[in-house]
Amino acid sequence: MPRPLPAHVQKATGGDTRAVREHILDAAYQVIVARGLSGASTRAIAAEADIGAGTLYNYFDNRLQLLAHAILRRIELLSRPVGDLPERAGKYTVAANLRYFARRISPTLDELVPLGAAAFSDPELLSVMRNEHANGESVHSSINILSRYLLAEQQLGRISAIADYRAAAAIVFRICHDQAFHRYLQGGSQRPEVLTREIDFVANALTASLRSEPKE
Amino acid sequence: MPRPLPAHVQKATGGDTRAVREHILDAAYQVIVARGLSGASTRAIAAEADIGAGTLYNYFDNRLQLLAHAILRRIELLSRPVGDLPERAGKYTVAANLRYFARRISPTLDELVPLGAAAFSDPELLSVMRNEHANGESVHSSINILSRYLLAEQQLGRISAIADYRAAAAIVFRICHDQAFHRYLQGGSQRPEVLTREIDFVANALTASLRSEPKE
Amino acid sequence: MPRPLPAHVQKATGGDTRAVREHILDAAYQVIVARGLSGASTRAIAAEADIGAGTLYNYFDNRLQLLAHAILRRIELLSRPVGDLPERAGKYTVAANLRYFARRISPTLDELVPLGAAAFSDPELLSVMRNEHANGESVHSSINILSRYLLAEQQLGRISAIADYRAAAAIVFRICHDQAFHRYLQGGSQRPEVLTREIDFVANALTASLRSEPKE
Amino acid sequence: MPRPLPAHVQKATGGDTRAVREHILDAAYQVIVARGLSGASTRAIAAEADIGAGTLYNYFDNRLQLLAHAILRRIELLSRPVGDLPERAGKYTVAANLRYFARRISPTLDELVPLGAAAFSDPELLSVMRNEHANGESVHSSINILSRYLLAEQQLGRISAIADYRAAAAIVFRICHDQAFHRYLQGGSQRPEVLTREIDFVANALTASLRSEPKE
DNA sequence: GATGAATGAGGCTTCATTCAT
DNA sequence: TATGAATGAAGCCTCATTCAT
Repeated sequence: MPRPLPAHVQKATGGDTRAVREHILDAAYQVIVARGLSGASTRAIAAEADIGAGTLYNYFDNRLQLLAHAILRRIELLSRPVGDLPERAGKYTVAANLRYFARRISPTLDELVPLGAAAFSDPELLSVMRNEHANGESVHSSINILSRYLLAEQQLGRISAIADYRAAAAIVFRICHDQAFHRYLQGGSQRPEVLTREIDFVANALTASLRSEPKE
Repeated sequence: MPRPLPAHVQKATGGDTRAVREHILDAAYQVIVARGLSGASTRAIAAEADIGAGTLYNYFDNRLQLLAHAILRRIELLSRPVGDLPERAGKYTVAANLRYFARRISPTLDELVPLGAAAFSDPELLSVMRNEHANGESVHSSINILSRYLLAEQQLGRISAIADYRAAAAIVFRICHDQAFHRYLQGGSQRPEVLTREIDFVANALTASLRSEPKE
Repeated sequence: MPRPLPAHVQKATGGDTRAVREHILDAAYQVIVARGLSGASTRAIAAEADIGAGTLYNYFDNRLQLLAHAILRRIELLSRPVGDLPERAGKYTVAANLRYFARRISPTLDELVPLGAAAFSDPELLSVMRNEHANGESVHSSINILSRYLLAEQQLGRISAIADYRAAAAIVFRICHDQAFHRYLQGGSQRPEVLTREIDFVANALTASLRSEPKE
Repeated sequence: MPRPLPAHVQKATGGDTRAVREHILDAAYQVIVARGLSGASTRAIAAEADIGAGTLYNYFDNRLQLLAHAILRRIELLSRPVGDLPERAGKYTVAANLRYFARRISPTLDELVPLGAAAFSDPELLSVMRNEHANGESVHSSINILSRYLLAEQQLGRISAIADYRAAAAIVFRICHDQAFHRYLQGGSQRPEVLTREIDFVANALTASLRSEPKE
């Protein structure tokens, strides 16, 4: 009965306890994505991880803890934001750069949104997650990247000196996030449609006074 | 033995089949809100509706159908958007009116967001919902209200003639929606915080050229 | 899936809810006797009762409640004490009557002892039983029967007027009970051995002064 | 990898195999008392003994054997009876000495009774215990002590020469034992209530003829 | 139509036991 | 020899669903 972990699990983890934990978390994530929270039974997760059903409990207290950690882990992995945006300050147009940001962050948000939504569709799970980890960081780090980029542009004189670049950053991120939300709600394969008009609106607002000034 | 529905259910519905259906859907919604999707068992719903457990199946094929309809019905009910906004065109400031919209729509979104999230957490449910009803209408109707309001303001000359008011409308709605999402994620009692800076950013953008033009 | 109760259960209970409950309790008792408390799994009980595993929960809150009621019910059934003892007052000898009592109550105690012991080997179960029902009545009712008998003998002048017949009654019952305890502990089929010497000791004590008085 | 036992276990046992066995048995007993038989899992016992879960199986065949030995060992330890009773022959009154015995043996019985009950609750365990060890010795050794004491009193002329002192000894022990049984059944903190009336009854019976004889 | 008892699949979790280290 | 991770059987319980009444 007590076999070592299956060969390929053994290989993937090297027998390291932390690696096995993460192997399980990844399996749990896969199941959540494929079958939803209510389909993420302990047995399904164990099967996906190719381990015994009881083995889960050597690594996690209970199903909820496991799910919470699986989601948090994935959120963390996904939260490496679009880091190279600030380097584009001064290059291309502001609108193009904002669209670049929107394009780059979309796949991440497409994955994050259902995860987050699933997470708080279950009050108990949400509560565990809140206890496990202060959320919301990913949101702010992305907005911060955007803010830094816009500040740089402002310092380069490419956007209005009086523009509220922080508000603009929040707007851009939020509409991206919201669009991901709706994209998921509407159904699988949506045209990416990068919110061109909305982003252009923001970009125009940021650069508006500049375009009028040269006139003088 | 065929008993009639309990007295007060009978009274509330008049015995009309459609009314009984809606009575059940409302009960289901209450249970979803109170105990989450996973807590919305058929028994709990029947108890909330004060009818027999088996009676549900005289009105719905199965639990999933029932839940999907309950959510869709509520979404529909909530989608009566902020109808009096267009009447405010020409009155107050544009920024104030947009903030008014944000304030008015917040409670609705606060209720809508967890419903959407619930839908996300179960792929099967989501699929049923997608099949039952083309979504996204509520979104567009709210955005349309906003658009009509902004168009009116544009016609009154209170916002720039060249401003993309549709984009602005979409932005305002989406950041409201997204904020509701985060409000829920962060936990129950959040300061309402009406996105003042972001809304002002949009309002400024809409009115920007007006303020500079009179100068000339 | 939802069949009516199996034919013979149906027949035995007439479909009466209370009868089904008692049918289940009896099945539970049989399982406890055969396999012990730890072997009295819900499934084993359901199988013994020839009903579905889930059906138990239409009649009892949980396993512990079920077991507690099963034991209490049996104790109640067994607690009809040796009712005809008082009628023997004046007939035969006191010692013979006490031995008669011991013989008659032995099988009952043999069944009661392991039940009681099993009951309080599990702290949780014991607690449930205490909440369900004030115990100890059977003990007292048996002692009371004995007491009434001895009192009658005393009034007939067959035992000493000053003898503490209540103490004697308690002694006789207790040694019977204790013997049942040890009989069970030692193993199945023990010689009944009705505590002749101990009972004679008590009988002698009760009649002692009588035998000396005639001397005078 | 073969590690030595934890330091303090090592120290307590000197590494002697038999000592380690007994260390484990004592731990098992503690767990049984604290959490009941059903709570005495191998893991709980290993934890209480501060050894590895697998280590148990180097000392015992299986859980049942371990539990049976734990109970038997404790019964043996407890069976050092009230040894100083015979020395009291000739001193105090017989009744007082019997009450002294009852008082002294009570705590022991209070501990013994739940152990016996635990054994009763599991037929398998009881069977193992029966096979492991011929029981009933403790009972007899206590009764023997009582017998020897009463014999001494008889030889001192303090009790009737014709009294069946063995029966009296058995009675006194059994009512003590039975009372412990009921004390436990009724709930934790019972008034000790030393069976005064019953013991006095026995004492009177033993001394009855003495009191009447001198009269003559 | 209305009901709710009956059902077994399936969910979460615990546990005795083994064996590679 | 000591260990503890791995395991699946088994335990308790919930639940959607059906159907006799």
